Amino acid sequence: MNDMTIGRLAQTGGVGVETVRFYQRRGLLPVPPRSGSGINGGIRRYGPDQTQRLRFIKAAQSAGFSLEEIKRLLDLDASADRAQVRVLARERISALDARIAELQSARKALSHLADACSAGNEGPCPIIASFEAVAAR
Amino acid sequence: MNDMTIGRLAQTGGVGVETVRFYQRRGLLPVPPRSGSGINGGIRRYGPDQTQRLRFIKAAQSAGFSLEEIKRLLDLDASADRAQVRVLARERISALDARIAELQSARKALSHLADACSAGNEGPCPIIASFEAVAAR
DNA sequence: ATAGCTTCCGTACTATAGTACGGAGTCAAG
DNA sequence: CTTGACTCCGTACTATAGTACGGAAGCTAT
Repeated sequence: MNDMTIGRLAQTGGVGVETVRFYQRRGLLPVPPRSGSGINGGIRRYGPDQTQRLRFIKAAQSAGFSLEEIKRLLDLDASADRAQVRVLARERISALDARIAELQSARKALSHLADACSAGNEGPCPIIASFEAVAAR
Repeated sequence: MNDMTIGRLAQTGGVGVETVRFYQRRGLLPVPPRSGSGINGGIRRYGPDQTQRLRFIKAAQSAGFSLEEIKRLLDLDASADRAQVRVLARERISALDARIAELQSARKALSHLADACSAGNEGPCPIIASFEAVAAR
């Protein structure tokens, strides 16, 4: 079943080949064994667990983890340090809550702005002031 | 009242002096008139509207606008193109809604992970699998 | 009027997250 | 047994958003 080439892996993971190699350099993906005869070993073969790992990286990125933090998570995945995992998860949850609140307030400012620029049709609409009005509240 | 130096402006705007200069190069802040006698003009003086502009930039950044987009907004602020402003605002609102949903789902995954790593105290906790469980739902 | 903090300016460097390139080697199909 | 696609590898380049540097000039307080 260890039968994917790097191209297939990239495809199933929804990233580019260069990105896979980049992640390997960063230690986010293991460099798999070669199945080949070349002087430096041949071509690398990947199992489906690597696809899962790639998907995890994307999910963690969307949660706001940096690649460096994701590396720590992946290293932790194999370890037994549950406390450390809880700490990282809770830290990120706090950060997410703050960020979500920020985005919601930005959303309010923008809908305020869209409203202000709908009322009437003449003259400039005060973008800077609109944002400030919401920020002040 | 045009009495701030670049250092004061940076201070009141909560950014560094170099950042102010950077924004000037990018066209996000106007390069103000010099009040001076030097061969190249003297030192720049800034009014309070520049502080407001700086604060706007920070607010817009937190809303997810890039500096390039913020530049467009600032240019638009002076223009009468209300329709264009509405378009940009609504585009960004959609993007924000998507991003907020994404962060909320990530939050769910993380709290799932924290829970999974609380139950019991032995052995590794499956970070990758925890994320997947939520992503699947 | 002079010491010492700021400002000015161009240039260069940093971090993050990739993306591209080019030549050599490898693999599978015809 | 060759052709053509894919892989390997190091290196270099891109974009975004700053941050740092260093010398010259300006400003201010003593």
